[in-house]
Amino acid sequence: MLAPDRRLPIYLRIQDALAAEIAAGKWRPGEAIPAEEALAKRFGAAVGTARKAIEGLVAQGRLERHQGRGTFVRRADFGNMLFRFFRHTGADGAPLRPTAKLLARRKSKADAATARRLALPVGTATIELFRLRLIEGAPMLAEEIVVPHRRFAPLLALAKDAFGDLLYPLYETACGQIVVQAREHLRFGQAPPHIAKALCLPPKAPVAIVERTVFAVDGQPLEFRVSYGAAERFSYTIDIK
Amino acid sequence: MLAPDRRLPIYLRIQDALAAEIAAGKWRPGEAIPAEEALAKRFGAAVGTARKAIEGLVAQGRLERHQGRGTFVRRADFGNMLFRFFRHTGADGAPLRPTAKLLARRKSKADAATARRLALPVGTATIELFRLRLIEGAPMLAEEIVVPHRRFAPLLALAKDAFGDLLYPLYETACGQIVVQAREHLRFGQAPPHIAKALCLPPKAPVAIVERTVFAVDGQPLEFRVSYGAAERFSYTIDIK
DNA sequence: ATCCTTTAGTCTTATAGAGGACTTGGGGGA
DNA sequence: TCCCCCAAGTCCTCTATAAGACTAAAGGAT
Repeated sequence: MLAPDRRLPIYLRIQDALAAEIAAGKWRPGEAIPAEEALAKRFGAAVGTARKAIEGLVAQGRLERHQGRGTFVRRADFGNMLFRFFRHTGADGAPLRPTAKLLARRKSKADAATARRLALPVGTATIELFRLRLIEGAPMLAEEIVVPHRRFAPLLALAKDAFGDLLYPLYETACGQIVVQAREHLRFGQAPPHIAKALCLPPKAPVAIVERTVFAVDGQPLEFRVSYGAAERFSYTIDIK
Repeated sequence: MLAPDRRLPIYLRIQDALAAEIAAGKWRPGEAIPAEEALAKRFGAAVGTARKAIEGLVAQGRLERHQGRGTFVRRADFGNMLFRFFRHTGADGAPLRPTAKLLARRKSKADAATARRLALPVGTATIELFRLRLIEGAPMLAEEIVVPHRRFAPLLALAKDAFGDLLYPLYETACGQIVVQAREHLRFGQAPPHIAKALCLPPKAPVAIVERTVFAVDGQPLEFRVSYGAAERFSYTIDIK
């Protein structure tokens, strides 16, 4: 149960054991792990030692503690993803939730660029999605999405209207793929013709382009997507450390 | 000797007392502070409590511990300071290494907007900087920076060419202000005339605008800056969780 | 002179226990 | 029904003790 390397301090071995169990999904994100005392008993250590192990995982951002409530597996907070911050507040200033419409879906093979981004061999089977996100019926964001066929085969079987507004919950329920990390890259450019058309923008309109790669618990890339939105409406806030 | 607020936990009061002594220069950077046991005795607390206070200061980056040697006041190490708060990247996503040139510096008073952003009363003395950041000699970003005069008075006395490429290390060495957090706000807009001129862009050229507020350990705003960069060349990367 | 051993000082890890603070949920009173 | 209060569960603070690990410096052996 504990890491076998006896040279390591007990608290580190407990920490590794817990990290492995978290990664294995023993507790789902948002769920509480056992209390300090229970953990200590289970690992045959003092409470203070278990506590120190937990503190390490909290510092790593894998756990969250709340006094009086418990210690919880941290869920990735995608609340501050770039694409969410295209300005889409209603008249009252409250943020609006975009709806999504799947325009196209097809099987494909990874070209060199895609293969690199998804860490796959060139030519690996993939699934491509083209999606539109709308605010109050008005197109706001166009998204080109590609995922490896191996992990996401159920997406092809699904009815088109079974795709809801949010994709990541679908990944989890339909394909068992949990998104835990993301990297986004922002730049400004001109809209390609098919994007401009989908967004009802004039050709070559200035757009914000967000390229995103998301990763699974094992660190493997799960999805690569490029999102386009009108540059004037882009607005994003981020807290650093 | 201890902070007088008895509502705070002892370890926090010890931590504050030590932080104040460090800031006052009681020990020089690189010098060791007293041993855990000595500190505990001095503050009339248990060793474990003094230890927790020290851990807090280590986490803040003010102290450095070395097993068997002692606990030392951290010498400023700015090795990767650049990348901690600098998220502008090249087209390939790799971080850039800009140089900086200070174009203007002047004393000023906070208007309403500035006062709000720096959490100061309107009319408080401030220092404004206008700075250009260059890649291989080409202007890439223009920055308007404003800091409270109270904390940053030494900046006015400094020779203009004493401002290096990085401002935050200077804040730390010249003014004793440590930056620990930042908030950035991104949007897209048109370059004001003086910005366009500084960046060698046509008037009203499309630019990316980054508004940043940085905060000290005590959570107070230290600096507000607005950075402008040509939209076509702008590139920004972010990792989520 | 160089290398090894010893020793003191320091941080690190581990244990145990007591009381405090916070959150939640349920029972009782209005 | 609604609100207040209490109890249980949980993490937080603090204390006390002991042995291990690391570093630097002093002293001795080669």
